[in-house]
Amino acid sequence: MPQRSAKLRVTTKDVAARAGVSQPTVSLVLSRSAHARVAPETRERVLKAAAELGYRPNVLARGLVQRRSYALGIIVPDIRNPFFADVISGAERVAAEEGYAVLLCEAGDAIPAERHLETLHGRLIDGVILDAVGAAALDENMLQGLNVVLIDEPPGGRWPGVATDAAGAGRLAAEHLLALGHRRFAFIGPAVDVHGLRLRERGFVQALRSAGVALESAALRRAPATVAGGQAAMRALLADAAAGGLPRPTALFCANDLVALGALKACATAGVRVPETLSIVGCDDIEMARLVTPELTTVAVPARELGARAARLLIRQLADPPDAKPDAKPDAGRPSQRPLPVRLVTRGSTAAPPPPDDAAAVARAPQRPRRVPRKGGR
Amino acid sequence: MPQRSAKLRVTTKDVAARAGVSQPTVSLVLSRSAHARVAPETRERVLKAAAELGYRPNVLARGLVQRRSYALGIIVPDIRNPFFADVISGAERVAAEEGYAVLLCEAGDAIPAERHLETLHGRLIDGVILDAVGAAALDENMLQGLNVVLIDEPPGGRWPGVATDAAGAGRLAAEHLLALGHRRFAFIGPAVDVHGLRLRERGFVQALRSAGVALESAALRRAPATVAGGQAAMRALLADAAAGGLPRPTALFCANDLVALGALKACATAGVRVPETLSIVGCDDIEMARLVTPELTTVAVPARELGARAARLLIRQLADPPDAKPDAKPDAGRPSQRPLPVRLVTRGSTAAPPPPDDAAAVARAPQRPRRVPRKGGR
DNA sequence: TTGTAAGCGTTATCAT
DNA sequence: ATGATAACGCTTACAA
Repeated sequence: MPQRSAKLRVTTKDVAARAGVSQPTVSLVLSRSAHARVAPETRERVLKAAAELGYRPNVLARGLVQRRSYALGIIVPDIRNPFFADVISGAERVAAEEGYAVLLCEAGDAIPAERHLETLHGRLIDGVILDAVGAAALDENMLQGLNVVLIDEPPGGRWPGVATDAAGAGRLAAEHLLALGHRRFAFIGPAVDVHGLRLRERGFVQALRSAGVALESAALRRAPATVAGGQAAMRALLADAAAGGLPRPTALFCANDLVALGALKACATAGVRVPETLSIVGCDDIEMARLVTPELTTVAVPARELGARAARLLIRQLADPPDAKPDAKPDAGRPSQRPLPVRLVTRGSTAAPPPPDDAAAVARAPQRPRRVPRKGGR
Repeated sequence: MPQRSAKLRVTTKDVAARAGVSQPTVSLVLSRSAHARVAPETRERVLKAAAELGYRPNVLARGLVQRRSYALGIIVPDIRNPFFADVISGAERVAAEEGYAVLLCEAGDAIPAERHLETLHGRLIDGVILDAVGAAALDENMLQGLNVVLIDEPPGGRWPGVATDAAGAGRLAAEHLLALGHRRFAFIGPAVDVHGLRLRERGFVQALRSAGVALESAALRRAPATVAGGQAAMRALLADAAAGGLPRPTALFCANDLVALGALKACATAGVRVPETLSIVGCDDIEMARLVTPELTTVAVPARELGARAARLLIRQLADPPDAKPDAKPDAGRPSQRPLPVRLVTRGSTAAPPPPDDAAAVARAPQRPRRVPRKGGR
């Protein structure tokens, strides 16, 4: 029995008895405080009694009758990815402030998103935030009768979403590298189909194309969006370059910072100098990006704000459901808000490409690490 | 209305009607499947009807009558700290596998742990995991009637806990540095009173003392247990050393990796060479520790396992409450399990102290960064 | 303004 | 083995 002290819980009935009023009156006073169609004197008595008894409303009971739980679900693929930790943190903050609980779900190998949705459904969750769990591929009726907000998922579906300017992020990275003078690029992207990351890729590739530069397919790698994935992909990239099968890229863009950090690490291990030989740009601007050497140039994405915004949108959606109030302002806020802006953060991992003579440096990367004096402070 | 399609939810009553049995019979079949004191033929019919109708039990309703919610709360001070992210991830995994939902709460400035407990209480949470939120300082009756498991909190209270060998972690760090030949130490610890971190500190200090070395108070700094905190504390340490007010430490232990990474960063910025001039040891072994240069020597703490263990302990506690079954095995598992072992991970941020001549290096740290060739690969 | 009655979807305690 | 019947604690009409 999870509940020790069986009969010790104070209910509205107890409060009613002590205040000398009926039980519904107590409910009236204690629930929607503003509505208050109750005599001020009675209200006082009820509040006093409740306080004295230490009354706490039973949210489950309220939920049963109202068919809702005042709780939000949030499903992410990986809690340990700092980006998602930020998103969760932002959503939790807003939810808690608005009186909603947050049911955290990690979708993955062990328990897929579908099963989490099943569970959440059974708990009469008010709404759910899905971030990068492939909502497009989800069974349509899993979301049936649920209020959903998508984060960085493809738009156009039944559900509203919040998003970052993912394509813009890729574009910023490309433009930065192009401006530095780079012409031979590589990209490490996600192995699975995550919309937000794919959009970054697309933005990057298209910006290159606009500049008349092509990204050769051998320079496009796929790996899990983790440090280990980035590390492995970079190793493979270097090995292929050494074997002569690559057009010797001088600049690398990674779908997120974890991958970029893994790539950076692989470079350090292999003795490839960053940024002298290879420039690397990440995406997200997680805290870690500023701690490595050289500091990672990246595109900052406001993850926490993203989570907060998703929660706010979801909660607002609960207040005035999409179906109701067709006379409300045409499309005030209902359509997905415009994407959150991203911005380039230039740090130490990018520089002008090596002079032509040295351009083959990646291919003949020394086996033993070699260091070079760093340029500036910071 | 969070619940669209008002009357579309399938209940046991609907199933009963379709199966031609009474509603409680449906409940009997669908709830505790093993107990099954129901005719196999009836059972079949019920199951079939339920499947056809797509019945999903209403957990809230069940919770109301059983006075429990099949949900666990977890309160941590900072979701974005990778250590807690790991703990949460471990706990979530176990909980989900056992059919429990996880209500995530971040205690802090905006919403203190007390308010979260209040909320959780109202949701008839089955139990709650508290990690580093200062359970000792919590109002006793906030935990009233709650099943609680503490992580890295002081033992001896009413509630069981799981812990890591925090003192051992500090000791390992000290012994490692002592073995390298260090004699002048510094420590950066938490500003607030977090038991686990304090224990690391104590283990460190005591191990030093056992070796006949004292940690001077000027070398003991307090800061928020974050990167920024570590950075600031390290800067102060260096400034004081430069001013001649410090015994020029050659080795630094930090209460956790975030702080250590901040300190490392501050050193890089100030041009203090690690490990040549100053050795740094962290604690936790978060992923980031292997990504910085030099890689951070640290004491590995199995955070994810810690969270998983806490969840398991809590769930077991729900099955057989502490009060019941006094005839159970004397103390089989009820007392806090022994601390999870930690282990030293030696990496690049520690080395022998500089030769005596160079010992004042910290004090006369150059303003501009200066680099030195690294020793080995890895 | 307030009390009475009904019901939310379950589980639990009885008879049958 | 199964079916009434009563909770569980609350909100929501509807009377008074």
